[in-house]
Amino acid sequence: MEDILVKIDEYIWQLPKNYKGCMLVPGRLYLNDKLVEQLEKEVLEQVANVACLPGIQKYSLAMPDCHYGYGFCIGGVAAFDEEDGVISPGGVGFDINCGVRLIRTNLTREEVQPFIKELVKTLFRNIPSGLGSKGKIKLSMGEIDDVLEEGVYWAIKNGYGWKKDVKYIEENGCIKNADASLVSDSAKKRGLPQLGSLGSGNHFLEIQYVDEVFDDRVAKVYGVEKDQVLVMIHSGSRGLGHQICADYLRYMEKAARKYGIKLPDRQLACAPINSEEGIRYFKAMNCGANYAWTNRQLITHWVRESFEDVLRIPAEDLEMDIIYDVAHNIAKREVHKVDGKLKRLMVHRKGATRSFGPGCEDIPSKYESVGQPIILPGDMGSASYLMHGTERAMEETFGSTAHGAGRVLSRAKAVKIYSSKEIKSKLESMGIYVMADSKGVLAEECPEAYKDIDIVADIVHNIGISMKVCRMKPIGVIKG
DNA sequence: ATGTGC
Repeated sequence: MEDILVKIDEYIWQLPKNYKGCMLVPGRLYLNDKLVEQLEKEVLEQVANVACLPGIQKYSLAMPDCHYGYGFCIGGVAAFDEEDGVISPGGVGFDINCGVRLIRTNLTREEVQPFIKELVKTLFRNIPSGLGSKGKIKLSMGEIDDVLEEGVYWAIKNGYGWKKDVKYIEENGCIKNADASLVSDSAKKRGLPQLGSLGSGNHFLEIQYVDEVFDDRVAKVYGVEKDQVLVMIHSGSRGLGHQICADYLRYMEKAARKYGIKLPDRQLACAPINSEEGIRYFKAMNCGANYAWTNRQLITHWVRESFEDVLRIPAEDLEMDIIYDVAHNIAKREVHKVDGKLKRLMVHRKGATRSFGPGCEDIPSKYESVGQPIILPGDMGSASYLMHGTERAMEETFGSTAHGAGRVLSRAKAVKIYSSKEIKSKLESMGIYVMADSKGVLAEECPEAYKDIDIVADIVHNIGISMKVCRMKPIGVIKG
């Protein structure tokens, strides 16, 4: 790999434009020396392929947690000019608005620890999880259209959460330009029973405590301190987003042919941003995004109820405000500086998190002085990070950073090496109480299957595209 | 990630 990539800086590697004839811009990968050695050849190809798509700006980017994905690598960021660029479902991913929400409590680790087993059991009972899991909400086809277009406002209106919640969600939990008439009935039918469910795979709910604070000033602004208990929710748009992606991939293959777009890989099917096809996908994808935010909102509501029940705290005494909620699979219209000029772009983040710095629009006013919060979940045995957005990210990565640990072992390989039983008892010996819906998921998601989150956080911190605020460790985990 | 396939 080192003979292809050019080292620009300690953690910045360039994939030259001449690597592939069709590349319009170079690739840029943010990795340390060890991750460069381990880099999959397929990821390099995917970074190069994305660099061939019309209208791409500056670089085809890959974050330190990058790994092989559908068309675009996971951990990939690509921005396309609205005038002559494309939008691609493969650049968003199947799980539209897969993302993470972090909730703070006014409880310490010592206060929660005695209740941890009961708390995890109660959360497990109250929040449906697992493959094909169904929520507790009874929705009609008419109502799901409201969810897709109103997002979290629908949830609040129906009693799931607090009015102020929307202030601390990317896009206020309701992205504009969502048109439910562009989502197929089959996608809606899949989404109907699943609203308010965790899902499976790497989706989880964790009770964590703040293990170490790196930046007191920013931690104070975000309302976190050492030993405080936080709750992290990692979930997405379930079968609905998956179906939207599948529907539009087929549609985009035809569109790519119609507009004469040469695809280095069929999985990069796309259409011009302002074509009918491009706009339709954008409006359908936004529905998937609103569904995912609503999904995390309903889960939040049941998390609050569960804490009140188990800890026997009256609702008015329990503070469980949202710190922030980030999307890490999405394409967004944003304005960024390119060669000194402001340009309207479609920024694709697939397994990458927005990292808007201080003073940026679209971040909560409370956080304006320090930049937006970024949530970086690790694997269940280690840690997660809360970081903040930076000016450097605005200049370097279209305001983007990593999204988590990223896999190093495939699910199949992980299951061959480890058993769920041994993982559960190992975690318990570390003081982490785990409940999982399916038998195999703990082995699939074992700590050894992931990159070291400390290293991913160190790399993005050292490059300066997001900065460490604090590290959290899990004490209770729920897995799909 | 996913009613784990075209």
